[in-house]
Amino acid sequence: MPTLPTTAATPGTAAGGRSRRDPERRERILAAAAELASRRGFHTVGMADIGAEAGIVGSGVYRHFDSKTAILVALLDRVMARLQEGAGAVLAGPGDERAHLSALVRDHIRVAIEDRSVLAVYHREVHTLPEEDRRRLRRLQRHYLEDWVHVLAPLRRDLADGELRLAVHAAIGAIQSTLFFRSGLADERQADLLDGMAHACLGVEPAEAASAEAVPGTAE
Amino acid sequence: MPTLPTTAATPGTAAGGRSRRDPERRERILAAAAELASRRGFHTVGMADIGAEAGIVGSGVYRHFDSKTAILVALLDRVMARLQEGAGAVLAGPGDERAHLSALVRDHIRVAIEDRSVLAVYHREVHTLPEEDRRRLRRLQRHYLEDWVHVLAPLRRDLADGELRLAVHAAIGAIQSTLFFRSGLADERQADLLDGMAHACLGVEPAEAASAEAVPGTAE
DNA sequence: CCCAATTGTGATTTCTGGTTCACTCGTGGC
DNA sequence: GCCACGAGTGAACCAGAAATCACAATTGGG
Repeated sequence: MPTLPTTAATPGTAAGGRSRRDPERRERILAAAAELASRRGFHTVGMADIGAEAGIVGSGVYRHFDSKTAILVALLDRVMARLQEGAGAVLAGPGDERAHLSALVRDHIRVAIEDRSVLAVYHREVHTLPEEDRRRLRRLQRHYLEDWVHVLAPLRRDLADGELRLAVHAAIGAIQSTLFFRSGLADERQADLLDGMAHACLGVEPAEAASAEAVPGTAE
Repeated sequence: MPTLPTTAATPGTAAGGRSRRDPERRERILAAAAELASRRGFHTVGMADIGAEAGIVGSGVYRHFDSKTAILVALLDRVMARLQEGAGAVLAGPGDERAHLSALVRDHIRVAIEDRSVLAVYHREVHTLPEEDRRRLRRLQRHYLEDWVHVLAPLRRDLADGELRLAVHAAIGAIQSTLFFRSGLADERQADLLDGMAHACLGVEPAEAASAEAVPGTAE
């Protein structure tokens, strides 16, 4: 694999060709991998398992992905992309820092709830990736975090740089705690509570929810 | 550690025999495994790596542990034990709920900082364990959490049961966020900040630190 | 000082699981 | 309807790593 523009390592989806049989097999595989990996850990699930969950046999997965880790990479790339898209949209939108920060929190919570399993896998498996992919993802992650820090800084002039970072990590840690256990709570209630606690970590009062409009793509 | 029903699967350290050569080889192995696993993930480190880091060859590790997963289990058992010992000591001590809760927070932070790598490994690898061990550890974890909930409940009458649990998880999540990145902060400062944020998640003002006396074993 | 039990070593074995391959099946375009 | 290519299958392959084993080295005790 020469230049490798990062994500293009997928044989099947290459050209705009006629997709046949189950046209969303690829998605199924990703979903299967995410679900299984979040439950039993990525390395403990075999290609056979993933295939089975996606409705085909183990070796059939190679029609869609070059390798097992390619699946993982695709998965993690996707969540990371979703997170930073969200952040980008928030920061591009209107509002002051308070509003932006609250929107960032809301969006992260949304991802944590909607893409629960994938985010969980991300959190547990980034550091098992091969050097190159790990670096790339970590860089994106750092950028994402920087967005938070950048918005938080003017609101917490009392905190030094490292302290801001710690606060952001803690807030996200609080949010993501929900990835690792099942509260029986309704999504709405859960989101509200997490929102409150994340803000509490950041030491910032939540801005009045600019709600859906601030975060494009929430239309359901 | 008296009877030790679960962990007793260790050939070497069995009888009160004369331990030879390096008498703390076993400890070295555990430390090595914890460090390596926390950095690269448990399944990506080989017995050879662990052995090397502990000063012997890969196969030599089997003199001290029956299997690779036995190492992991020993590791995780140990952290869990340490956590619940701490909690036990706190709850047995004097003070009202506020004091107890704050002491629980403090103790967890202490473990997170002192046993950083092992706790990180716990968080990432519990669910990869074989059924039996996983169940056992999860049960202990549940008990530990129950201690927190039990103390928090009277302080947050406004929260239902599931909500209390969520809050506790979030608080611990905030604390443990420190396991996964390097803030350059001094331990003291870091601990104080985490303390504040954990309390913020719980929605409880930190009790005036009963400090070292409340948590035996802090004497350094 | 030699014995015996234990710890460490290097080579060997075993086995799991990812990957490859030759082949079949289904489908969309001509 | 035929053809070509993408998708799926099952068997075989293979690497890498965990586990085993026979042997050497170390050390405390009689």
